[in-house]
Amino acid sequence: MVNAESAVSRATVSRLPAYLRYLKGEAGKGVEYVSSAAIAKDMGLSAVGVRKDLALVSSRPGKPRFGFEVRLLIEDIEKFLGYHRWTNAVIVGAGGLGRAILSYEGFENYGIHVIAAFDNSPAKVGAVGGKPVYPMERLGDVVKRSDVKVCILTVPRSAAQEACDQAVGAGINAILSFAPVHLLVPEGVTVKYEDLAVSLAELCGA
Amino acid sequence: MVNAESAVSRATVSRLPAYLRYLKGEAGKGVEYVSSAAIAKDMGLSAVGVRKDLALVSSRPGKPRFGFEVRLLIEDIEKFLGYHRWTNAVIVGAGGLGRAILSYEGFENYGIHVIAAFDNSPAKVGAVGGKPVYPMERLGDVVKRSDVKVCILTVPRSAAQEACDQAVGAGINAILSFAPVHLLVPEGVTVKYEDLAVSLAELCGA
DNA sequence: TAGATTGTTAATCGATTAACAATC
DNA sequence: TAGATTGTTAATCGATTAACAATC
Repeated sequence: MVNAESAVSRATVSRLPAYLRYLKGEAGKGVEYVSSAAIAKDMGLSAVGVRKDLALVSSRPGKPRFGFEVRLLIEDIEKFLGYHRWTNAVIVGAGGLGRAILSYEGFENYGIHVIAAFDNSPAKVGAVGGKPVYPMERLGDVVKRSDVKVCILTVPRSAAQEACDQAVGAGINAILSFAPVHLLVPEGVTVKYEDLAVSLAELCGA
Repeated sequence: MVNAESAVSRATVSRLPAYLRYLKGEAGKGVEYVSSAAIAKDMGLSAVGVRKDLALVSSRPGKPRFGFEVRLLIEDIEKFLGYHRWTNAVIVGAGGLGRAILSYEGFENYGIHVIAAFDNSPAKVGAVGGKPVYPMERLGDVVKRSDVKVCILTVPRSAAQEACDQAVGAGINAILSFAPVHLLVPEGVTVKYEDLAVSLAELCGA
């Protein structure tokens, strides 16, 4: 292992957001301590697994007879996941989905500023929920000036590859795509697919 | 192993939608055969892994010297994933996100009919993209009549638990939630969280 | 045939579960 | 103290990778 973070397994990291969601709920109810058994039961995991996960990311061990301190755990997980490091993001494609995401305010809790959206169509240009929608030509400009690293792609499938190319050309190196199309990107660019239909279909099969 | 499907590992199943996305792209370009090495390279996987995955779901083996027949693979994967079995779904919460999803047409390829949305606010009731938006009171009614099993939850976080309870009460047993809140559900109900902020944050960290 | 590509068996790796000692 | 709960070490399980034989 090269650094401290790589000592935490992928599987653990992938569960951390769910712990966070759960713990925030408990904190909201005024709960101060929670046992691994309680977490496991409510989240559908094993208690031993929970203890192992939490041991890896918590700055202080749990207390026998009490459990884990909720506020502290939230703080530790957020720190571990880097929600305190700020990142600027943009949306490419200002249709219904793009506009909905643009006006969503929940990103700020995760260290993400969604600063603007971009669209080819002049009719879409303007503002939504206090945030600007620019014409596509301005993408490179804004990406450079605001050091944007991440882009949310919400264009129709037929426009996805071209929009992706433009984003990459503008300097974006991570893309969250809602278009159900495999995107070709140069080495060093990461694509993550957020396929609503697939998520839904998986749920049906489960 | 109890049945044929359980012989296919979870990890494999989770990769199938990505294969499908990729293969459909190749089919669209007119490609008829594709080798495991080519798939692996384009998708960032190992060739052996690809062969193992495909061997588990394809009805005919790949041909040495040619590779796998694209059209056939698509057919087999879709069949395996059950995209030919139709399921009815509804949306609860007709805000920006709910309306955007309601007018999204990509679900049909996955065997999913999104038949209607529901909202508490009379102002939201009406229709979007040719699909009806009903008042919440009608949820139980529609769920029963159309045998709806799945619900997409797109209400604000503060309304999520209550909306979830209503959906479960109406007979829904699978929920895809966009609200970043841990939901308490009775045994037998499945919740899947689609947390855009988390997806985006993971992308930033990668 | 030669060579590319497949499918399979064995070895490695990683993650989960089980068992138990440590702690407040 | 007794008991609940934690953290850790060892065993199991599952998935990936490596090596190689089979096939067109």
